[in-house]
Amino acid sequence: MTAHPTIVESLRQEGYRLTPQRIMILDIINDSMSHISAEEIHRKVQEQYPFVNISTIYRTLNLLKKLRLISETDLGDGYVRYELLERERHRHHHLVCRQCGESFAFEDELLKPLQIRLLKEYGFAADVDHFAIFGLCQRCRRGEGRGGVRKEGQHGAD
Amino acid sequence: MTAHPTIVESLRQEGYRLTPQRIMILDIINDSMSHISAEEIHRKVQEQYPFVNISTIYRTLNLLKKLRLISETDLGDGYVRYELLERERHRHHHLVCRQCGESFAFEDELLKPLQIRLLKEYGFAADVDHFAIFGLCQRCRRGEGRGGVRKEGQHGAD
DNA sequence: ATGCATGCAAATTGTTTGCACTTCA
DNA sequence: TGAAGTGCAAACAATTTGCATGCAT
Repeated sequence: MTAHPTIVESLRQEGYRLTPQRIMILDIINDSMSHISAEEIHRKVQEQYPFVNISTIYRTLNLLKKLRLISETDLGDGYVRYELLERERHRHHHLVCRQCGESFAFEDELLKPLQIRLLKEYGFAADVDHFAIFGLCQRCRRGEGRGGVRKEGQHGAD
Repeated sequence: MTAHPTIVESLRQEGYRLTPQRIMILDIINDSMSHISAEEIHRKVQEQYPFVNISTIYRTLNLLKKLRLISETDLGDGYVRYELLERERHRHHHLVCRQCGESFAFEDELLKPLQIRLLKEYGFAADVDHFAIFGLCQRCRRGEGRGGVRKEGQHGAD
C-alpha cells in the first residue's frame, strides 16, 4: 500500500521528512472510499499503531493541504473532511456572466458540500461533471462591464 | 422596531414566553442586512442591554430554528450565521432526475453557502432564483426507477 | 404562583500550540 | 548531528448544559 508513490515523492522532493505517521495517514486517506475526517483518520491510524497523537493528524493534514495534496470539505456538521487531490483531474466548473458572457472557473471544492448534502439529505446524486452557474461577474456588478451586453461567445478559457 | 409582529405572534401562539431578550434578538436578526452570527447578535444586544448572556442568544437561536422562523447558514469559516425565514417566500429549487424525469424540491438553504462563497471568493453574484440540478434520484439510483426511462414530462409539483 | 427563561460557570468538542524529546536525512 | 517531526498537555473558540434564581403569563 505504501501510499501513492507520487505523493510520497512530492513530499520528499519538497524536503519534508517521510515519517511512518505521515505514510500511514496518507495510506488511510488514499484507501478511504470517500471524504474522511481527522478523527476517523486518527481512529484508523491507531488500529495499527496506537501511539499516534491526534495533533500529528492535524499537523499532517495541514501540511498536505498546504502542499495541495489533499482538499478540505466542510459540510457544516462539525467535521471537516479530507480527500486526496489528484492534480491531473483537478476538476473545476464554470461561472458564466449573463452580461458580458465571460466565463470563469471555480474549484470543485465549492460544489462538494452541496453535492454531498444533496446525496445525504435527498438521496439525489447530482451530475456535477460540468456544472455551469449563471450570474453577474464582479466587473459587471461594478458597472465596469466592458462595452455592451454580449451574449454567448468566447467561453474560451479552460 | 418591536420585531416582525408576525413572528412575535408565532412565538406567543406556540405558547412561548415573550421576553425582552427574545424580542431584542429577533429585532436584531430582522434589522440585519444579511446573515448574522451569534456573536454579532450578542454584541449588538449588549449595546442596548449589557446583561444578556451569550447562552441566551444560542438558546433563542435554537428555538427560532426549531420553529423554522430563522435559517442557519454555515460557510465553514467558523461561524454559523442566521437569518429570518419568511415563510411565504420560502424559496426552493429543483432536482431533476435524468432517468425518470421526476423533479424534487430542495431548500434554498443548501444553496446559500455556495452562493455566498462565490460572491466572497469570486465576486460572482449567482442567479439562484430558479436553480435546477440534474442527476439521479434515490429510486433510480437503487434501480427502482419505475418503468423505463422517461424524459421530460410531469414536473408536476410547483 | 408556577414553570418556562435567564445568567453564570463549568463542560464539551474540534482544532491548535508550546515545549521537551525523538528521529529522519 | 541538527533541524524537522512527534507526543503530551494545556490553550482555544464556538457552542451547550446544569443549576439556582427570576420573571412572563
